[in-house]
Amino acid sequence: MTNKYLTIYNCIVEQIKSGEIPPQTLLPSENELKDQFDTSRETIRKALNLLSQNGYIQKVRGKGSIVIDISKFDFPVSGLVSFKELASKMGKKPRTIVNELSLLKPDGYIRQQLQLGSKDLVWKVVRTREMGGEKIILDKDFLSNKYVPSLTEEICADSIYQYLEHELDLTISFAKKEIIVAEPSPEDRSLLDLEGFHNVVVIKNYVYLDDATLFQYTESRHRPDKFRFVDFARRTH
Amino acid sequence: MTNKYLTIYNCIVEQIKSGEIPPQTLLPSENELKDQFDTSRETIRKALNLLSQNGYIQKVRGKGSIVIDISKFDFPVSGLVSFKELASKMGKKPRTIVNELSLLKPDGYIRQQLQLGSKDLVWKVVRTREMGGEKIILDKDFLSNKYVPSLTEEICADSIYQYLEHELDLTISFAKKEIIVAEPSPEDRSLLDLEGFHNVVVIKNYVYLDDATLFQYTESRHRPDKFRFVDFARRTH
DNA sequence: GAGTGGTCTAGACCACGCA
DNA sequence: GCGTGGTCTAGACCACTCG
Repeated sequence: MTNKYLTIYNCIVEQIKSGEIPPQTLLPSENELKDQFDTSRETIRKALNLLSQNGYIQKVRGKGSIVIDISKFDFPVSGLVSFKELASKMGKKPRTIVNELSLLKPDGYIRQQLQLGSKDLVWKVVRTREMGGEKIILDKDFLSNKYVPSLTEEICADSIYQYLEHELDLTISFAKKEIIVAEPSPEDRSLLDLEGFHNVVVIKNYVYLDDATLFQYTESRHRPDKFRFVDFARRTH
Repeated sequence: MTNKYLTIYNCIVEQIKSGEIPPQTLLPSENELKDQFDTSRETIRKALNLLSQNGYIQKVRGKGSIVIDISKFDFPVSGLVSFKELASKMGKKPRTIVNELSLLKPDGYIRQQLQLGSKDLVWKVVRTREMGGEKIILDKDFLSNKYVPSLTEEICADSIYQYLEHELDLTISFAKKEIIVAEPSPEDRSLLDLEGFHNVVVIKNYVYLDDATLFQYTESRHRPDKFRFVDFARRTH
């Protein structure tokens, strides 16, 4: 039932991860794979392109597909290391504190960021993320009321994201992130355990639905010592 | 001579950028475009997938391809804002100071990062980037001697990258970045104008050639107030 | 010249949205 | 039910690498 090219992709990913296909070696050629998986070459190529995009292989014209040494990378290849991952990696218990949950008239900045009309309301959610007893991350979310009619403290304490995707059936399709370093605001100082740190890392997140409408603006403010971002960039020529 | 799907891609990009196809509207359907450009549907789809990957459109099954409002984005959609860009944006004159240029035996850390043998030598280049009279960025490059036989101060003061691609014909194919925030090292303090800042943003860069060999490791250390990173992430489902 | 990946085609069927 | 995009096929030609 799943896609053919996705199953082929996953199959090869497993072989690479397990070391069955060692780094720096060539994958079987597209024509060989076509026969092995009993499919057409274009379908094989779709799977290989996925592998390439996700950093598993490097395709070279006239030669073949080289397996990249991923052992150096701790995945996910790209993206912010999420709060839960970070916590589980450090073997610490994560905890979320909901500091604020309200439906209000957005100020000018938020209204502009979310491209709202003058009468639209937004949910404002402020949460602190705690790990090993330390308040590490301050998340400020602004969600358009048009798409999210109701929101409770329970949902915010768990996962807003899950609620949106599974309960409300909203599909998040892409996001634009901006990362900068800033002075801690008074709010940061009061809600985070900043210890001696003089800066916070601010990740501004613009989240779009699958009909290309902007519906959420999120600011995630991290204590600098616990921040890490990984990016995998393929040259586009 | 150029690719068909690329010329179609560029054609549509132009139409979107010029506003000829306004944001939030639907592109003609794949079948219409197929006839317009007198080609096959798969070729149209290649062009549309490129548009989608680069943030110009959002494809929705059963509906069509929606043009995304890119006017909100200041391009490049993804990636580090480069030193020269940054400088030109602020209307300041950029300057590069070469602090060190040497061919040496790598220490354990660098040897491990570059996956070198015990007898391989590396170029070490340390440069300071100055803008508006302030030393903002400290770049430390380590290049494998195997691929870069010679290197001069002139090249380093200009652009190492250009030298590699145009003089040595090395093709950089992809890079993995890691971004963290760290305490300034003594070297940072001496070579950068850190003023009151207590942190530096460190971008570790692993650069690969098109045969998937790792050949350069770069550390770019930024004063936090001048750092900005933009990322455009499409959900991969 | 044999083999590789890159592009392109014409056609098929499916899953989804919308009226 | 019609039109949309998503998947898949079998085959063609090209550009490139390498012996």
